[in-house]
Amino acid sequence: MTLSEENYLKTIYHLTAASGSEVSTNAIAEKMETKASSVTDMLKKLSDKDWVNYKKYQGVSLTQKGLLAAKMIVRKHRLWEVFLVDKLQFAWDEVHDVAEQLEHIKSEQLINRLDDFLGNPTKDPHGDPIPDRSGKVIAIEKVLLSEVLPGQDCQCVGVKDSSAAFLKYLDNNKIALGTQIKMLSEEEFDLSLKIEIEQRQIVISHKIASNLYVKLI
Amino acid sequence: MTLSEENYLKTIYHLTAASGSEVSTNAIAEKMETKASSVTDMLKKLSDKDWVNYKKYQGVSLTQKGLLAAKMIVRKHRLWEVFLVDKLQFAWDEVHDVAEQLEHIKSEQLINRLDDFLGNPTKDPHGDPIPDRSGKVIAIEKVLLSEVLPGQDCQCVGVKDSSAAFLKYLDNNKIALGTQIKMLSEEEFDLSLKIEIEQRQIVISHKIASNLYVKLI
DNA sequence: CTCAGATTTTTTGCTAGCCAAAGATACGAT
DNA sequence: ATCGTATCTTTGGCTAGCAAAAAATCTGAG
Repeated sequence: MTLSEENYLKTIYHLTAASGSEVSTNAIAEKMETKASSVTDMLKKLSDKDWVNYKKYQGVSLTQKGLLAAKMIVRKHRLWEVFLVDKLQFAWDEVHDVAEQLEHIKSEQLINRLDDFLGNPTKDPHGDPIPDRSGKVIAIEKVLLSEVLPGQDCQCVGVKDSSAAFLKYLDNNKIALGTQIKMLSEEEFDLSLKIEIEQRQIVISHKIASNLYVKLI
Repeated sequence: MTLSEENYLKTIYHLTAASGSEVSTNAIAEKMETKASSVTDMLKKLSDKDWVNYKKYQGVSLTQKGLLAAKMIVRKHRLWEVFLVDKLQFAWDEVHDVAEQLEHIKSEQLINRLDDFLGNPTKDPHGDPIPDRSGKVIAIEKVLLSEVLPGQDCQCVGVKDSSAAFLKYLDNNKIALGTQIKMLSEEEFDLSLKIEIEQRQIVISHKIASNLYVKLI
């Protein structure tokens, strides 16, 4: 499988997870910053090789084989992210680009030994689940902070947006995975939220809250 | 720089080190298992970009810029080999193919942090020197075992051939980096050598001895 | 010096991946 | 139902990388 094919499979996997159904040509083109015509080209190739189910004008979905392949790429990406953060002291906003490269290294032995070396982690530095070597993914129950009701206690477990800008904002505000958060109140006008973190009350925008996953406690 | 360009630079570097002078198109083609026509194509590109000095029919050599780039690729290759052996329990005959992939990952931060994580090693698992982050290479004094005189004590410090077959032979005969070897005698007929390793006398062929580097003690 | 053989370069043609433009299809509004 | 628009596919063409074959160049023996 070529590097380009792997990137398409991964993108389709993420878009499918987000939408729950078939993915459109344009959605793929936008996400990959390429043109729809290029996507159509590739979808035909992937379909010929039985990685995806593709019907003209109808969108695309992964086959069983394609789904497993995509999960293995995600597995590699997230394990490398753990390596970078846990072992090489990268910050969680610095790992994405390097992991994008490392995820294409082909060696089952390598990735399984890396998995063991890291202690078989189940989540990456952003809280996303790491598929195990058979492809199984253990999803964690999580809710967007923007949906939590006043008075509720919760704990930060993940981010929806993992851009460096957002992650740096969280660092600056001392919000990390595992941080306890108490929802205090919502401002009706702009949907901003007052929350309490470690005896500290702060106000965060709706945009921030709708990109932060928490679990209720 | 593309993956293909990196592989050419690395090959030219190794061939230059071995021959000491300009490298021929055919020598590169043979080493890379490709055709001379492909090599000529690439040499023109590399020359346009000022990585190599190239004159038609005259062979090729690295520019200052090309030499540094080649050393950085070798640095990455060897550091990843150390990682695979020291941290992931790979055997020294298993690391080459994976390191060939990992050497192309582009991130100066990654490679320098990996270097620190590994304790700034100066040699890879086969005894070859690792260029430091400025490109400096500390060559170790070494001699082929086939050139050692009878009665001489020495210590294994590297291999010339690092194929899996040769490395496995050394494993089977309990020869590793650091192993003490005493040269006993040479058989005139086939140049085979009798040596002593840890109170054990064995006979090795000339071919083996001429692929094993030692330092005299 | 000349020419045969070896080496190197050029030519030609293939595949992968990408894109612009043009044509085909789907779908909502009327 | 059909029209208009948004979306998707096809066509044709581009570049990079690779290789077989032909042409050019070099080299050494005589």
